[in-house]
Amino acid sequence: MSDPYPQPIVTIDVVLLTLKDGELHAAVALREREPQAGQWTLPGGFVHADEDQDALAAAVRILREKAGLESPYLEQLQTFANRHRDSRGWSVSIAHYALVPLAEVERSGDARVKWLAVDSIRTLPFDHLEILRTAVSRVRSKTLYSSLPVHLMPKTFTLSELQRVYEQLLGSSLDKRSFRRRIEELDVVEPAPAGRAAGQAHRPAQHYRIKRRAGRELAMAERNLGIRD
Amino acid sequence: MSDPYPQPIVTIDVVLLTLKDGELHAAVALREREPQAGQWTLPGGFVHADEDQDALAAAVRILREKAGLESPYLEQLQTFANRHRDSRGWSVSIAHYALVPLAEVERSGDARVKWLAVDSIRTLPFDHLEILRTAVSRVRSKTLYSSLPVHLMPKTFTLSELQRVYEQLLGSSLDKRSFRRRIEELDVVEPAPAGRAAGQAHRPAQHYRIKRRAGRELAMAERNLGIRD
DNA sequence: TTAATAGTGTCTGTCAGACACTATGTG
DNA sequence: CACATAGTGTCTGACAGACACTATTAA
Repeated sequence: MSDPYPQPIVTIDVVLLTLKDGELHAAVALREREPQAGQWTLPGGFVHADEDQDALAAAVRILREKAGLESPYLEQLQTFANRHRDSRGWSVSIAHYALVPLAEVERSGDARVKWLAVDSIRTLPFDHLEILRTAVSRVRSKTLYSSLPVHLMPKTFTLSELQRVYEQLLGSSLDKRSFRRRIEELDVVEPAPAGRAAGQAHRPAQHYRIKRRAGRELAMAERNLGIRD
Repeated sequence: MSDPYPQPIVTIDVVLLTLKDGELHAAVALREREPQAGQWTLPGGFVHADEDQDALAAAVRILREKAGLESPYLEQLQTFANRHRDSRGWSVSIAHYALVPLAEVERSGDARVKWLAVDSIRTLPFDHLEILRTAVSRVRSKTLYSSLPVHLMPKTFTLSELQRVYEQLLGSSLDKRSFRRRIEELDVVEPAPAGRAAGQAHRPAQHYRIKRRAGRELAMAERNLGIRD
C-alpha cells in the first residue's frame, strides 16, 4: 500500500536496569536533540533501517552506543503508541527492558548515563515514566515465578546472594528452603567449578552460574509465554 | 529529532479469534492492495493519525471497518518489527489480539472476513502466521491462570458451558469441582437474574454473565501484569 | 570453642484433584 | 419412577512454608 496517510514517528526506548545498594536503578541518558534536549530520558533512538535487522537488534545497538554495554538480557516490553506522547505528533515507541549486573555497569563505566533508584524517580520527559513503571512492574512480577533476576547477578554468585536479590525486588523475605527448591526446579543455574577462595569466618558457599542453555532457552521460553505480568 | 533516517512503515494487525464447533477460529480478510493483493491476511491497516487516539483505538477502528465488530475484548499482543517481514522494506506491525463470542460474529454477518480453524492454518502472507501462532499461544497460556476465555462466551452462559470452552482451548479435561472453585475465586462472573427457561429433561443450570467491573478492571490488570505467556 | 553463614531434614497446614454424593428438572 | 445434567461434600496426596538441625570455615 502506498497510502497517503502520514506515517508516525518510530523509536526504540530501553529501560536499562541494574541492582545497586539493594535497590533497582534505571539508566537515564542526556538527550542531545529537540524535543526535550538537555533532559535526562530513557536511552532511545531511531531504527537504522540499513544496519538493524529487527527491533531487538536496534535495542542492542542503542545500548551499545548510549551505555557502552554489550550483551545484557534484553526483551521487548510493550509498544507505546499514541498522539500525545511526543510533541512532534503521532509516535510509536517499541519499548524494551534490559537487565545488567552491576559489575558490567562498573566495568563499562560509561559517563553518558546516570543511574537513578527507580522508586525515587518522580518524573521523566515524554511518557518515559509510564514506560519505566511498566518495565519495573513486569520485572517484579516475573520475579514471582521465573528466574529472571539471575540476569542481575555477576558471573558467579551464591544462592544466598541470589535470594537477597529476589527479596530486594519483591520487598519481602523468602524462606530459604522454599527458595532453594524453586531455583533447583527452574534448572537455570549450575555449580561454578571453582568458587573464590573463602576468607570468611564461616562455611563458604557453593558458587553458581547461569546454565549456558538456560541463558538462551529461558529467554526464549519467557518471551513465548508472553507477558503474564 | 528531524533525523535523516528513513522511517519504517507502521501497521496495526489484529488476530481476531472466536470459538466455533469447539475449535478456535481466526478471521482473515481479503487484501485489496499490493503487496499480497488478493490474499487472505490478518485484518490490518495503517494508523490514521487524525482519527486514532492510540494504537488500541486504531485496532478498534480496523475491527469495525474490516469485520463489522463493535467491542470485542482487545489487547496488545506484541510488536513485530524487522527488515524482512514486508517486501516494502523495514516495517513494524503493532499486533493485537481480540476475542469475540460466536453470537457476535453471526450477528454482524460480515462477508468480508472468512473464519479458519487456527490449527489447520498452515500458511499466511507476510509473517502473519507467526503473529497468529503467538496470539493463539498467548490465549491458551492465559487460559491456564486467568478468566480470559469468558470473552468468548455469549451474554449469559452456564458454568458447564464455560468449562467446555476452557477444555477445548486447553485440549484436556478439567475437574468440575476445581474448575468451579477457580472461577469463583477469580470473581469475574455473577449469576444472571433470569436464565432461559429450561426445556430439558434434567436440572436446569444457573446462568452467569461477566461482572461489569470485572470486564474493564480485569483487562487492565491482565495488561499491567504483562505477558506471562 | 565460638561465631557466623551454608545447606538439609522433616513436620504441617493448605489446597487442588478425585470422586461420590445430592439436587432438580422432564417424560 | 428413570434419566440426565447441575451442583456440593469431603477425602487425600502433593507441596510450599516454617523451622530446627547439621556442616564447615576462621579466629
